[in-house]
Amino acid sequence: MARRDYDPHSIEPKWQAVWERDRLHSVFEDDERPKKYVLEMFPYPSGDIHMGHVRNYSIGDVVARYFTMRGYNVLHPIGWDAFGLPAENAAIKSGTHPAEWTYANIHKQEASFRRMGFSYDWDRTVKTCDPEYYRWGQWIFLKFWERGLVERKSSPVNWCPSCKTVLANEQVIGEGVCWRCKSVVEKRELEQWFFKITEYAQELLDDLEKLPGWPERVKTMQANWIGRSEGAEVDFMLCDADGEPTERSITVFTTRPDTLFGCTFFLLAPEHPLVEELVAGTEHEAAVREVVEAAKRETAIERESGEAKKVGAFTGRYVVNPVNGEKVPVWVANYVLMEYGTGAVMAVPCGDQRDFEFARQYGLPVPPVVVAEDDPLFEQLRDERGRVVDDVPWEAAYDGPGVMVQSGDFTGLPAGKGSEGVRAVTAWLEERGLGRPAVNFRLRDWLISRQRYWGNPIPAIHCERCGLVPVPEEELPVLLPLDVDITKGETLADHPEFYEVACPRCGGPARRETDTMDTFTCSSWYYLRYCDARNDDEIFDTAKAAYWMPVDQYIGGIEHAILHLLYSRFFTKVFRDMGLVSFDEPFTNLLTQGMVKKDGETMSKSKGNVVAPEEMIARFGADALRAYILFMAPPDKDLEWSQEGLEGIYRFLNRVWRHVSDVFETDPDASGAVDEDAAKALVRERHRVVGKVTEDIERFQFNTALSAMMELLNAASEYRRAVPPERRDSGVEREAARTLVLLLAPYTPHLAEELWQEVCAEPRSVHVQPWPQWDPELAKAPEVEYAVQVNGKVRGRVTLPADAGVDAVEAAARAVPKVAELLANGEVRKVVVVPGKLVSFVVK
RNA sequence: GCCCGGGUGGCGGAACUGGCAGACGCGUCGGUCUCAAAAACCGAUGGCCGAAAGGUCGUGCGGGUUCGAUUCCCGCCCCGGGCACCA
Repeated sequence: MARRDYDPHSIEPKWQAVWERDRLHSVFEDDERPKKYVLEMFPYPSGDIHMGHVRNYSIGDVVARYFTMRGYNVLHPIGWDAFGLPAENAAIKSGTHPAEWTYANIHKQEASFRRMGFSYDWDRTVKTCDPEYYRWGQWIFLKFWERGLVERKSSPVNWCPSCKTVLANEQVIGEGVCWRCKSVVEKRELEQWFFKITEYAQELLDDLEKLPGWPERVKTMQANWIGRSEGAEVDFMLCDADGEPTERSITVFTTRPDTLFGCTFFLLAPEHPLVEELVAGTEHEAAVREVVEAAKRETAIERESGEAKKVGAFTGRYVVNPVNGEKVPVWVANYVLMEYGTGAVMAVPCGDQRDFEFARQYGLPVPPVVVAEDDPLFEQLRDERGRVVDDVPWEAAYDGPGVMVQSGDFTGLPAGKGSEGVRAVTAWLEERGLGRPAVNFRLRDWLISRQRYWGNPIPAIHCERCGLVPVPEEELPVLLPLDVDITKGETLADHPEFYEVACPRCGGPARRETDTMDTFTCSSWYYLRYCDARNDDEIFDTAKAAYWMPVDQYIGGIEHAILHLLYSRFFTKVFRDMGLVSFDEPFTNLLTQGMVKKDGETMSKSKGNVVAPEEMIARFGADALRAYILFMAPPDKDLEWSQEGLEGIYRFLNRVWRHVSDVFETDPDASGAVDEDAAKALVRERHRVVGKVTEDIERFQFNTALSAMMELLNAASEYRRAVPPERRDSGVEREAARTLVLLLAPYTPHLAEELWQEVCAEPRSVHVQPWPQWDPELAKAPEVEYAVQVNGKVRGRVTLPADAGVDAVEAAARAVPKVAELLANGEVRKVVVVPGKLVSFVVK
């Protein structure tokens, strides 16, 4: 046979066509093998694929192919998250309809994915902008509505002036900017649609513990985002204008009821609805109004920076502190947030730094009520129930653990978060109906309506007579009309033929909702649709979903640590409560891959540092690109692009090609006696490497797995160089070469297939072969080299049989000349023998 | 401020539960082949001293535990990320 060079450009398309013809990656539920569901976060069809895609999908492909070889029935699907703003922006720029732009990009990306040789089951592809898909998103909306999880309400929401739409809290990132365009987000009071994710706040937090296969970092981020605080609600009676208590009360949330005796003033957020009523027509109105107006002018950035100056104004009114009956003044303060808790706060200046600063600024009293035991005040006040000290000598508030003082009958109790003092005060309040234990979350409801065209229409109708009416299920999908001219800035609200409808309930004139749904609603359940992607009768067959789900291994970018991953968990829990699925969490194991950078920066067109995957495929082939991106760094770390590194991998693949070809194209020569030692060493190396590669894949250490394959190639090449042809064991040599090909199959599927079928002359695809076996016993070397340490420093080495006993090892170590010399100079105080590793002498 | 990561040669990175720091690759230097170059192959490659043998210092910094620490403990510094007037 004429010798050929490694030519990825001829072998890659060839095998891609064969695999497709043979439906190699199509899978079904009726299979006796155990299942694995390997999923990568589906892409947004933004245009050409970038290195981030290459990395994400190469990782997933190795995992999927590996599990297949391990004997699993592996579901490995792909699709497109196809609604969204970039399509509209592109339309405005180029005059192409968002649909046209989106589908063209999908075709482009699909072609690239095929060129990369990813092992997808293409029959299960979904595109979220297809009516066959988004109709089920509308169905979900209706089901959520039935379950009371949909709400339309007016509230202060995030508005992106550049994207011209509202955003969910999760889509406002960093210092208050839009997640997509990075514009500064404004607050606007608007009526919008929400999914009540807060109903699941506690479970979303608790169930993080059911996810040992998730990175700690992601779980922490979600826990921070959900932001649970435990404490109490406390009712303060409001006094009338004459200072006499009324029947009305204002409730606050506090994590520190144990500090209640130190509450010397009471604060309302500037947006609090009560403010206007309390001050209207009074002498305090002007000053309060100034604070309210100033707060409105504060931009998100100023507020978020935390540096905004604290300002406030007295309202002229008082509330009654429930624990001691004291009347405390009600102020309006700009640092109180309407969105958190009740928008009203009990101020305890001795225990809260913000209140402390405010009190100092406005000359309000700061009596100590919790003091640390090493504080001089402790001795003075330990038995004081009444207030004898009205002002602390401190520079700052104290919020650590301590003892309650000047706190009536509670004086002397331990204070601090989770303390007995907290429990005692809460119980006392509860008995008297003045308070109760409470939990507060930072998580807000998910704002899902968007004032944009290219999205899933919300299936709701506004009827003057009936109010909000759901679109009847049998009328789904509400089709997104395609004759909207986005280049003229049109939205659905410009198309009467879309929104002018009859009310489904009363038949009267009504208006169809013209907002679309957040694209994150589309991506919150796509992994379920893959289980039964072509079903036109229901969202998915529950039996099929029960077979494949949950996703065994999910792979994607850390940027979705909160957004997509939190929303998907929420959807799954609602689906469970609807009886569609029977598990609590959609993604059992999560791998968050790092970014691909160049010159220390993320690749982006604006920086001009993009390396195009297609160019690299054209030069080195998809296999080299895949192997390179897996070799250069562990998958969860950022990866710095290096052209030389890619060339190095390409060289490695060439060496593999030549070596395997050499081995199989040389006829065995048995004319001499086989070099047994060399053959055994190669067998040993083969077993060691198979074990190493297997362990490394299981731990997602693809970089070290590839290193080990390089070591096997190095050993096999060395064998060939060092052992003359007539003394080689061609069986051993061929077995090593075949093993190398099998190990490489998940990483470089085309090269492996070509070598397997064409060079090794094996009859069936390498990708349906069982994963190579290894025996740890056979991987052990018969002899090991011991390092001999004297007082912690390596002073010599001895090679001994692997099974040498401890005494024999020590004796051999003592016999090393240099060591013997050092031992002779002193007294041996201690000897440590670590089997197979080293001997350590302590000499004095 | 709180919570997560992370700091190892010229570079990317190895070192699983404490056991020979620097696997593997890149780069660099030297060599073989060649008229020459490329490719390929062989060899060297942490710093310092030394011709060599060898010695010595080395995993952000300072301590500690241990026969032995990149790994464990205490106290810092720096970088990246998340949350943050959250009551």
